[in-house]
Amino acid sequence: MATGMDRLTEAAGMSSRTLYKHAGSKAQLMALVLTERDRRFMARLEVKSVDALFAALEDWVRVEGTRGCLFLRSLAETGGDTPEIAQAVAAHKAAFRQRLSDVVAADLGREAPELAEQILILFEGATQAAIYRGAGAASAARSAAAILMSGQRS
Amino acid sequence: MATGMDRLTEAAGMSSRTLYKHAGSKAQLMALVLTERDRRFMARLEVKSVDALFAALEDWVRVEGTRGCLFLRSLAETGGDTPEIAQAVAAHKAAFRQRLSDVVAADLGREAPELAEQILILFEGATQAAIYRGAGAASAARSAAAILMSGQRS
DNA sequence: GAAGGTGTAAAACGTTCGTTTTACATCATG
DNA sequence: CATGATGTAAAACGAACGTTTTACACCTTC
Repeated sequence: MATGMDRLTEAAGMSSRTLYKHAGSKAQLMALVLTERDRRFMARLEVKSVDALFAALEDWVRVEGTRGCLFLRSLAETGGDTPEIAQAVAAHKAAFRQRLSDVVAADLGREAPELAEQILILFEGATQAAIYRGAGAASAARSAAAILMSGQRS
Repeated sequence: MATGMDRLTEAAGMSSRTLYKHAGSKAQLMALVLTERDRRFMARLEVKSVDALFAALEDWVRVEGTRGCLFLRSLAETGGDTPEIAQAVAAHKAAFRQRLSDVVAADLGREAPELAEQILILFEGATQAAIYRGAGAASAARSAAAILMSGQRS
């Protein structure tokens, strides 16, 4: 995989033996990282408006940078063949999609599944485009989302 | 990397020695594949309207499936450390962005850089979201793009 | 102070990978 | 027929990886 165990043990400040005692295997460790990331990421998306959603994304990208969605990158790297990881990714994406639906519904005052799907696409697109377009991608997505939302308000 | 040379030589129908004589190294082979992909992909985007752009994407996803943008996946897999690949990706993304700008301008009758950036984000987002949402992501992006375009027309 | 749990450092293992080399076959052309 | 270019099949190499093992040190607790 992209990062070797030697770098992980060094970063964790412990010997490989101890790391394996705690994590079991590299795949399980990776799954642990993903669930922790899910926790941190979803915590940032506890907002009440679509605009705040993209503000949070812009913030995330500015503070932490981005190399694309960690979950989909992990899935790609393992080819979907590692059950723990595939499951962590599926769970995250389901929760993520639900969260976006909820925020859209709260913002709009009613369910709007198609609009929620478009917001999801803008969010994924901003995350991905930020790799080579920088944080401006998030603010562009934010503007686009505002237009889509206002079109459904009236 | 994700795919070993043994599978590549088998798929190419030649011995590893011949493959290396032609491609030089795996990274160079990968760069060759990327430029060929760029050619095929860009050929599909030779359209005159934003709507046709997303129709082409939808077609692509339906026919070929998607595991996300091959260029960004290659970049991620090599960590950006392989010059041939980093360069092929940068060239593709620049051309891609230019193409989207051109199509938006042709469709609208004037330059609209911010709108083009939003269209790019929708395109990237649909490509990425299609991994777990399927081809419907492309049609959702298509609708969103239509709304953004119509807002700038008149 | 012996025992046992918990840690470290580092060597070793078995695999896989990208790449090179060896040995051999094919075949057009002088 | 000899030659040289071009190909194949397969072994071999050296490095990197995930994982396990060995050998040893440090504490706590009886």
